[in-house]
Amino acid sequence: MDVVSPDLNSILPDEIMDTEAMAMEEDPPADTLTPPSRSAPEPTQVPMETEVPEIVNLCPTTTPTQKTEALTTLTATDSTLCSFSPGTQLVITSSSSAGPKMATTMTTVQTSSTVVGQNVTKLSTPFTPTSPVNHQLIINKVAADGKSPGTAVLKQEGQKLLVTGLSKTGQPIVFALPNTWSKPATSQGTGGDIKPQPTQFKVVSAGTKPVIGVQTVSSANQLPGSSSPLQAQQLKTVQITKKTPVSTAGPMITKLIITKALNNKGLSSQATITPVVTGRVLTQSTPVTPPRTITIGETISTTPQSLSSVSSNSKVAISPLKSPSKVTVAAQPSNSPQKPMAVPLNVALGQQILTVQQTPSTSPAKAGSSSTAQTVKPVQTVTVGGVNTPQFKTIIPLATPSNVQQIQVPGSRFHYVRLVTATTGNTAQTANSSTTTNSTTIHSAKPMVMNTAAVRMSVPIVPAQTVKQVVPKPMTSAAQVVSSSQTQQRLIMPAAPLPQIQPNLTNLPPGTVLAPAPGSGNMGYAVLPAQYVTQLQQSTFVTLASSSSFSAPSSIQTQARLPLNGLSPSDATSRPRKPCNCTKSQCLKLYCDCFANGEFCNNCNCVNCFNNLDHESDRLKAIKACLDRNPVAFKPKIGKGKEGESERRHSKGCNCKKSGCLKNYCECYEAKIMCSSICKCVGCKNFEESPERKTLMHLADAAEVRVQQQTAAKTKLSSQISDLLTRTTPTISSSGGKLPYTFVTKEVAEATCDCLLEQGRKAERYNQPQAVAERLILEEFGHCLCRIISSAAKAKTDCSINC
DNA sequence: GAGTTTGAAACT
DNA sequence: CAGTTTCAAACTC
Repeated sequence: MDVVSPDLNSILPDEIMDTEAMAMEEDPPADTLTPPSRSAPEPTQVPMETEVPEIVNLCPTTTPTQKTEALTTLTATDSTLCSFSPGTQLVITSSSSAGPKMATTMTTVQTSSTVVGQNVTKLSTPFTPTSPVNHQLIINKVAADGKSPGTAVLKQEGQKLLVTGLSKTGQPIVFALPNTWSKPATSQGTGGDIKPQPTQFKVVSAGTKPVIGVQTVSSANQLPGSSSPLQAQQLKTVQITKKTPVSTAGPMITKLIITKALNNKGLSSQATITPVVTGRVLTQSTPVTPPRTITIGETISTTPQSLSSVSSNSKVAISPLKSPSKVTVAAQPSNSPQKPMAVPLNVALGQQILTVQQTPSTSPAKAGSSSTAQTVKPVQTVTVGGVNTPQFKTIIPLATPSNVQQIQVPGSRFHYVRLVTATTGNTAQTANSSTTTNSTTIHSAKPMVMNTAAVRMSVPIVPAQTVKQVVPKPMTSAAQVVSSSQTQQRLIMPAAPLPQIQPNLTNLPPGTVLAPAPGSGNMGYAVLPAQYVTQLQQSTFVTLASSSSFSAPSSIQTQARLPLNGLSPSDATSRPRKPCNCTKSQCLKLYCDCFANGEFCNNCNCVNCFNNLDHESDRLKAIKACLDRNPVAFKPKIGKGKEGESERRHSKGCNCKKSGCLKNYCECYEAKIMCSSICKCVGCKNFEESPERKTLMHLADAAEVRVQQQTAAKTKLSSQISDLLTRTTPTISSSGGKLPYTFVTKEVAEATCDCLLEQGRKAERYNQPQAVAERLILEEFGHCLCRIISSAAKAKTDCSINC
C-alpha cells in the first residue's frame, strides 16, 4: 500500500497509539470491501485510537449495499467538553455481515484490540437507543459488501452514514446521507478506473449536546481525468474523549484524538472540487429543542459549554505517559457555560499539516520558503481550553491531505497526531482559504476547489479577538513548511523515511509529531518536537474556526487571525525555555536542552545548530541514536515516585559529588525536588530535614516574597496616586495653601499604610531591631508624603496653566 | 565576560 | 558496567 500503512500506527509512540490492537489488524486485505474496479489497494482500516472503549459500539447492521469509509468520532462522556452531556456516548456502529466478528471490526475502529474487546462488553450493556440516561451518538456504518467485516473495517466506498444521537431524553438523532451520496466515483489518473470515491464522515462533537457536528466529505466530484495525482486522501478523526469521574467535582479527562484516514492513491485533478455531500439529521428530538434537520458538512457548534469551557476552566493535562495515542485533557467542569467554543465540525476534515505561519523570521536560515505559489489552504482550528491559556487549538488546513494533525494544549508539551491510513478522494469540505477573511467560510459545506498538492502551512494565529484576513503562505507541494513566528521555525519538513526511526517510535520525544513528508507517499515523516506545538501556542495563530448554527455567534465565530506586527510584546518574554549555547553538539545530543526537550532550537545562541527543520534528517538520526542508547531518553526525568507516592522524583536520580545537591548542577535540586533513594549522590544535602536545604529554601522564598511585595506595594501606590490625581480634581486655588492635603484621600492613605507596613515586615524578616524598623517606616512615610506633595504640586501647576 | 566547576551524556 | 571524555550549564570572580 502506498500510503501510510495502518500498521504504522502500531509503532507510534505509546503516547500516540495503543499498539496492541494494531497487531491484530495487520493489513487487512485492501480489497475486502473495495470494489473490484479499484485499481489500487487502499487501506481498509481507519484505526482510531480510543481510550474510552465503552464509547464505541460497532453493531452489525443490515444494510449490505453501503459502506462507510471512515468515521470520525468525537466522544465525550462529560458535558464540559463538546456538547455531550455527561454519560453521553458516541457509538459507532459498523454493519457487517458477520456478527461474531464484530470485535474484529471494532479493532479497525480502534487501534487497540484489547480495548475493543472491552468496549464491546461495556457497550453492549449501556447502549440503549432510547435510554434517556445514556446519551449516545450512534454512527451506523453499513457495509455494502458484507464481506468479512473483521478485516475490512471502515471502507470508503459507498457508504451510508447514519448517525444516531440520543438526546438527554434518549430521543435519537439520526444523520443520514442522501441516497445519491453513497457511490461517488472518480477516475484514476492512470487506469481510468472508475471507482467509488470514499466518502468521509466526520463527526466532531463536544459538549453537552450529542453532536456538535457531523461532516461528510465526498470526493466524488473530483475532477475526473486529471493527470496529476492527488495526494492521498486523508481522513482524520478527531476524537475528544473525556473521562468523567463519577463525581462531577472531580477532574475530568478529555481525550482528543484525531484520526486521519489517508488516501494513498493519487486522485485525479489538480484542482479538485470536492463538494460536501450533505446528509441530514433525520431526527433530533430533545425536550429542549424541536427536531431539527442538520446538513452534514455543516459545522455545528451546539453548545455553549464545550471546548471553550474546558479552556477556561480546565486543566489541560496531556501526558504522553498516560495515553500516548491520545490527547488527554483533564478538564474541570465548566463554570462558564456560555463561553465561546470553536469546534469546527469539520475539524476532522482538515487534511493538512498544521502549521503556523510565522511572522517574518528573524532567522532566515531557519525559515523555509515555498518556491511556488500555491493555493492557500484553508485551515481549521480546534480550540480547546487550556490552563492559563485560553485555548489550545488545532489548526487543520483543510485543502490537502496530511497525515499530521496537531493538537495544541497550552501548558502542555504533548501534542498528538494520529496517522491513519485510509483511502479516499479529496476531502471535501472547507472553504477556500485564499479568500477567507472569516472563518465562517470554512465550515460551510460548499463544494470547494481543493488544492491537491501537499501543503504544509504555517499559520500564525493572533490571540486577538479581531477577525482578520487570513493570508496563508503559498506553499509548494513539496513543501516544507516553514514559518516561524518570530524566530522560530515552525514547520514540517519532508522527513527521512519513517523506517529509520520506526524501531524507536515508541520512544520519540513527548509531543513529537510525525508528519508525512510531502511527495514521499506518506511514508516519510518529519518529527515535530512538542516544542513546535508549544511554540505555536505562544505565537499567534490564524484561527479558522467553524461556527455552528447553534453556537453563540460571538464566541465561536470563525476567526482568521493574523499577527499584527509579528511579535506580540509578550512573545519575547513568554518563551519557556532558555536558549541553549551549544557549540559542539550541533544541538543534536542530549547535552542540548532544546533537543532533550524535544524542541527545536529557537532564539538560541547555539553554533552550527542542526536542531531545526533544515536538518530534519540529521535530527531524526540523532533522535534515533539517543533512543538507541536510552529508550526513555526523551521522557521526562521528573516523574512520580512509586505507587502511592505523590511527590515527584527524578527518574534516574542524580550523581552529584561535590555540590551537595544544593546547586543547580543537581538535577533534583534544579527541579525543586528532594533527592530520593535512587540517587547516587555523595554528601547529599538535598533531603527533607537538611538544615542547609531549609536555609536555602527560606532564603529563596524570602527573596521572592520580598520582591513581590515590594513590587506590588509600589505599583499599588503609584497607580492609586495617579488615579487619584486624574479623577479627583480638587479645587485648586492658584494661591496654593493646603493643597496637598486635599490629595490625602482614603485611597492614598491606604496605599501609604501599605507601604509603611511593608517596611515593617521587611524589618521583621531581617530581624531588625525595633528602632531600625521604626526608622524604616518613618522614612517610607516621608517618601510617601513627598510623593503626595509632589503630585499635588504638579496638579496645582497643571491647573494653573489650564486656568 | 572570562574562566572554573560541575555533573549528565557520550564514548570506550 | 565501569571508567573516561565530552559537553554545556551553573557558578565564581
